[in-house]
Amino acid sequence: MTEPKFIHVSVAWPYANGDLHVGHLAGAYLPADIFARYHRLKGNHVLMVSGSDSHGTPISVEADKRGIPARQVFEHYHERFLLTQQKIGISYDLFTHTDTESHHKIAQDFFLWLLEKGYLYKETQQLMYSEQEKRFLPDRYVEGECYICHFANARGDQCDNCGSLLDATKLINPRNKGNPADKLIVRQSEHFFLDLGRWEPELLDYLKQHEDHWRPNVVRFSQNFVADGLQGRPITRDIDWGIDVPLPGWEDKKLYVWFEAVMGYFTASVEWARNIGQPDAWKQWWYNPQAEIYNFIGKDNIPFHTIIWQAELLGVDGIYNSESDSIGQRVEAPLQLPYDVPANEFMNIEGDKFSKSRNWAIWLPDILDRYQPDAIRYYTAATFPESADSDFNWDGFLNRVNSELLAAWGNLANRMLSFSFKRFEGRVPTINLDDLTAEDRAILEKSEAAFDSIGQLLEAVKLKEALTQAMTLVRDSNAYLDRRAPWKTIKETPADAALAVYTVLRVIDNLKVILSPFLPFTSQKVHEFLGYDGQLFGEQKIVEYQESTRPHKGLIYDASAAIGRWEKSSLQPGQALREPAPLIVKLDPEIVDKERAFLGAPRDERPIIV
RNA sequence: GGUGAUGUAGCUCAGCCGGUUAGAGCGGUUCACUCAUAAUGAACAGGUCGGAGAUUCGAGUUCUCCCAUCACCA
Repeated sequence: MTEPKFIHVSVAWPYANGDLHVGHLAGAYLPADIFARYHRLKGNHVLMVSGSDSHGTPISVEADKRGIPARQVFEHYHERFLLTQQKIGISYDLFTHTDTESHHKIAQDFFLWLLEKGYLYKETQQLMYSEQEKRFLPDRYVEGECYICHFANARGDQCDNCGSLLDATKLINPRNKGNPADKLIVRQSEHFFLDLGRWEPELLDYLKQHEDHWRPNVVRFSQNFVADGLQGRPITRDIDWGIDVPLPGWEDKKLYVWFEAVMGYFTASVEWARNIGQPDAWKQWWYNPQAEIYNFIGKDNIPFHTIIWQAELLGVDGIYNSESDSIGQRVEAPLQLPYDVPANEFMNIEGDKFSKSRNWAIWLPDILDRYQPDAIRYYTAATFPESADSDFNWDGFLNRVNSELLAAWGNLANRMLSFSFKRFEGRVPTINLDDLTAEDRAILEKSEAAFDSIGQLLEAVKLKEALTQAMTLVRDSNAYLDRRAPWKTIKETPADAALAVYTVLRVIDNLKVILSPFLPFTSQKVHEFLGYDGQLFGEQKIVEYQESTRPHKGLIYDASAAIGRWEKSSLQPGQALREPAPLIVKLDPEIVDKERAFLGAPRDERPIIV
């Protein structure tokens, strides 16, 4: 028995300006959940956190569009994120948001630490200012005449006519996009910058340390990013929605969202510890050199998670690390940097890029009304964009669910559970284990060996390959069954049929565990049909936490009732079964056309019913 | 424009350090079976491995150029 490991699963924070879609699921949430569930089954200490990113321009844009306050937008979607992820089984220990007092306070402390240690500097920027609205406008709000091709309606960051990338302050006759009568002026504004460049040696060393076990594209991308030269980045902005800059005279500025949102991995860990009444518990991951922190993100976020976040952590090393410590050992280790950043690429939809504005998207709340969570999980996992962009298409969904998940796995479980239930008096056949034939033992051993081989793939975050190998084992089991044909032998040699049925039920018992990180709901059913009691996994709950000025809700994982273990079956002959039922709902081929019709068409948000 | 990635059977994808007849699943065809949601199993079906050139005894697998797609940076 090896020592339990400390595994931190940090999952990208979704912008709370719209519902979750399959791209979110494929890029970060589902891989993270599979990985976390596996490690929990292994008996490791898992802390999986994320939350709604409540700040940032996309939220403000959405709020302006609807004419409501930014806070109302993010609270609306935060609530929907909680329900959606509960339904599809993303098992966060804490899914919170960035508008908690706790997050604000810690982010400001990070800022002050960095400032005090000299890792920040001030610089004056030229920015577009609206005298009418009395505020600075982000580039995406600015329009004007292109100073290169003189196209009249160039955007603040790029000209749609000549394709040149533009400096908004150089546009001719710049104006407010939302109000063309509003002429803009260039105004100076002072901002704090994070001095990234000073960390170059440490960052290169860090990347070097991990280059052998990170995904090659992540390593190359990051190394290249550093080699290009690290520029200081502004960490404050002239906006009114966000976290206050904790300095006198800076009241009308906020912390830049990229700067504070990544801190959520840390702040949510601290909040989690406080919520469970062990305020120092987070240090078991963040100040433990044996701990491994994994960041599950999409490829668009790579530099933030392989470089910039590291620089922030290096800069605040030692923060909150007092001598008192709940795990009883004085912690003097440095603040832990991520051990791996298994970034996924993008998942396209029916051959086209995701687009919110065109509604070219598959929204999770919508499809969760129509399909089993495990069906969605299975297809998504089988199509993970682990090494290249992939494509979600409804033909594929139909085929994978009907002819793989249902036909191979669901049917294997159902056919033998039913057979045993009907022909062996509702029990696992009563046999003597010594009588098992060589062929029986061979398939049993094969399924037992999978715990190691597939476990290693899961640990290396090769999730798609792990699922493929599990399904190969399913097919091997079907093949075994056809060779042994207990439905035939039961007529002349029932004792032999009993051996085969027992064997295959025990293989199914193994497969139930092996597949459970991918298919937690289905595996639970199999677990019960086999006659076992208890929950393989813990329970997901939505709870409310009160801070001094306002409450917030979080999605949490209560592991107290979980009994699942990544261990081979020792199924008892004669164990009483429960009456089985089909695991997977068969899909009607006409869903393909129905679902495709939703793409690109106007969509109404509907309440999420759990 | 720069950097990186991707382009392999109808579809979705594997192919590590270059080496015998290029693999899997799905779909398709044939046969077997009937426990099972007509689900399963066996066999078969030959794709110039994006294009052009180069290195090598030998290249999806290395190098150069080109084309397409994606991401990031400027």
